[in-house]
Amino acid sequence: MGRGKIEIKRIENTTNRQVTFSKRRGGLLKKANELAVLTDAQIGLIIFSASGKLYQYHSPSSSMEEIIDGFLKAENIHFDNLNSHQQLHSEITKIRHETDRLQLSLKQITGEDLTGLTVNDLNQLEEQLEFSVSKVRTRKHQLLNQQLENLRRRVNKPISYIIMSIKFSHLLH
Amino acid sequence: MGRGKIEIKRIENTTNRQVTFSKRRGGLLKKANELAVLTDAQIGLIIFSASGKLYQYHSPSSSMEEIIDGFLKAENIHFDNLNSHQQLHSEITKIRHETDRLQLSLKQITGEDLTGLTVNDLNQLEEQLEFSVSKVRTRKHQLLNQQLENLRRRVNKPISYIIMSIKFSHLLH
DNA sequence: AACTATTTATAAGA
DNA sequence: TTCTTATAAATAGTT
Repeated sequence: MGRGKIEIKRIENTTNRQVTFSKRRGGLLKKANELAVLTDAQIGLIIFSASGKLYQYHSPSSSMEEIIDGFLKAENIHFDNLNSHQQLHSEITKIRHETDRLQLSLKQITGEDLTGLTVNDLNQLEEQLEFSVSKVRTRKHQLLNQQLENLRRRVNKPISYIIMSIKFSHLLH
Repeated sequence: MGRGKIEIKRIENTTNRQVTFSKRRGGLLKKANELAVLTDAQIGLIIFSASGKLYQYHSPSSSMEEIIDGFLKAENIHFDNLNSHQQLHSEITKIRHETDRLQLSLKQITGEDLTGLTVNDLNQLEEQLEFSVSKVRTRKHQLLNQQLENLRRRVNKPISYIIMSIKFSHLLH
């Protein structure tokens, strides 16, 4: 509908493309409105130009949000979010329970909160703590031995010197 | 554009209105597509007929969801979901860090994972554990004394009463 | 669902 | 860009 017929495919000439966008955009918006008014249709039209500018039309009877909302419901699309909203919620509940559990464990193991524990539980806890202490001590000795070994290797000095080194090693830090 | 000109206002005759809806709907969808193809525009078109039937068009390059998403962002509309989605996400991240922290603490206090701890750290941990053990023992003794006390009180009653107490003690719980 | 007289949209030119 | 205008396309009323 113009001086000549055109093929419906991307217009390569940039100027031409922009002019056509401008003209046809106006036509499309006008026709959308006409359809809505003539036939009581609910219409939402969203146009982004190639350069990202937004143009829109929505029928007078309703907001664009309502139309989009209706669309999402009709299509049973749970807008990415809606869906995962519930998933996220259950995820949060799960992790919260986990933190609660960990917090309780920690309070029990530090002796901060021993309510609700039976004598039996306390005995087990005591055992666990003894075990932990032994592990910590083992590790500590291991580390100290390592440090001693390192020192020995580095410093080819008499043993008395080494002992003095360790005694005053905190001054080096 | 027809045998006669029409005013752009609601068509009262039902049949006519439906026919016009059908014809112009087709035209609008066609023109939306032409605009998208000719000018690289992103277009989303949602049409609900008066009777509630849904028709839609979206430019080939993108889904309707993407277009709607872009629209909501451009308009800075925080569709209830979108908003809380991000909030939930940051909430999850926060709680996750908390559980990670707790898990590490627990592993250290049980001696399960002592990597990364210095001799100094280990000394502090050892002290903490000794302290915990003493708390646990105190609590245990407290409980045992309590139980002993309870028993003593019961034993001070006539023997027949004690037996009855024991027999029916389950009724008290 | 077709047809067609008219109106409307718009491609190209100014 | 904006206006003009020849022509293509859409469609109102009809069959």
